[in-house]
Amino acid sequence: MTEAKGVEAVDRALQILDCFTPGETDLSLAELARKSGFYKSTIIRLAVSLEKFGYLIRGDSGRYRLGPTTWRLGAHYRRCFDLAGIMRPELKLLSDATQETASYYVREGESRICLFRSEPARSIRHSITEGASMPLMQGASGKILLAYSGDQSEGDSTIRKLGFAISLGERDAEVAAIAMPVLSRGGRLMGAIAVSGLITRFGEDRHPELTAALAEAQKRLVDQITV
Amino acid sequence: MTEAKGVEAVDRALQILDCFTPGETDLSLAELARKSGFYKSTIIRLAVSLEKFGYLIRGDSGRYRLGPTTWRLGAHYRRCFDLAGIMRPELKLLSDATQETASYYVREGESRICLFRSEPARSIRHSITEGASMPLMQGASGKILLAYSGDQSEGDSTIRKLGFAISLGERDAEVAAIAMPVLSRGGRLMGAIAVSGLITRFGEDRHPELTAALAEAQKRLVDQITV
DNA sequence: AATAACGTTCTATCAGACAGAACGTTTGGG
DNA sequence: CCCAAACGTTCTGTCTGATAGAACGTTATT
Repeated sequence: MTEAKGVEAVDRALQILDCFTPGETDLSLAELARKSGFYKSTIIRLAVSLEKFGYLIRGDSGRYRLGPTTWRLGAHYRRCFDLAGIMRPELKLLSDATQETASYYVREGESRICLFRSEPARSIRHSITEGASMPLMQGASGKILLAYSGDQSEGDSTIRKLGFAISLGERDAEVAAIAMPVLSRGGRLMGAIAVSGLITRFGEDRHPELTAALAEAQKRLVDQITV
Repeated sequence: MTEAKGVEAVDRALQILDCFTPGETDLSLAELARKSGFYKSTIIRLAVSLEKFGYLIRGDSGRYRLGPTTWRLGAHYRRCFDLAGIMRPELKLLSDATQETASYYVREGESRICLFRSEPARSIRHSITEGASMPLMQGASGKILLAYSGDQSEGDSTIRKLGFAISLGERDAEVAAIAMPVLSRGGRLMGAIAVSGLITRFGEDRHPELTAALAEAQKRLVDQITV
């Protein structure tokens, strides 16, 4: 089976970016031509696109250097890694502490996506698939994502006041959940953490314990997430 | 005058990367199609190129996320900025201390490029253009770049032993220079710093003062450069 | 002053990119 | 369990765009 073909012009453009090896702050057109093997006229056209999107900057002297978009994308990439590296251990702790499933959601339009989850060792537990998409309108984390997303409805102000949301059998009759928001230092909503499990284990008598564990995890996350 | 045209396919590819906004760790093909407005078949081909060069990674679930090359380029970009932010003040200090021109060079094949320089206030001074390319074989900084680049020649071991190099009227009959290497913490050559000026001001009696000032700048640079 | 190297502009040719259809697979709802 | 919707994959005709490379103007070097 032949390997799927990319787009030659894109290959070329990215090869131009690859010419910037460690130790080189900037490169002239001629240097790029030597390193990449492309014609100068080809490079100039490709460079127009790369400049337009901020991947390259052309100085007064005509020399090219990497532009700020490379930093922005790199920071974004790193942030995704950091989130996983931070979130997974925290969800593990939360799951261990409560003996329930701990999970993290982000809003995607009118859905919520489970990015990470840690399930407890016990046999009867709420199984969730990472990457799974669920309705925003159902579930405790959905309520949190709605309440803190800027949508202004009366019910949401109650949730903001409480600082957490509860759902009992909304999406699945046997599942209950409690969720809290994860905010960046600037107060912007990043996602929601939740504990969930068999509804019979989520009686009111157990709420304080669960909300306390969530609050602790929430606090630790805020401390670790640098945005 | 019409604006220079880039390459449409490259524009598209970079627009796909732009779809990864803060808060989104990964995106499905359909999500990319919605966000970018491109057809899925178009995206798939463009994504093959982006994956090939490490700008995107496609997970088992088919979702795309930013790849490690974004980090590598971003780190490279940042490093260039850091270097300017660190180097310029240091060259200024060095120039003020010695009342001579202070400059920083990197090796580019068989040339050396002056990346940064600071000229003293005095009227008679060695003028250098940032970005200027000069022969590697001439000048004190050229000797340093050769000696520390891994080229193994006998003369170079003398320079390594001394830790500095001197040139008297090699490239310009009226100009003398003294240079030292700038090494990363790992010992890798990053470039050379030099002071240069009118040859009559570079008598042997003045060498200790100049080499001391260079050594101080070198030391401060090592402290600040984190590689 | 002459030459070399660089950056810029132009364009004929043809190969490649795209739009969009068709299809198979997966997911979600009744 | 079945059906519909959404997703991802593959294919291809058309036409447009990208490239190679020449030509030219500018700058730098000798």
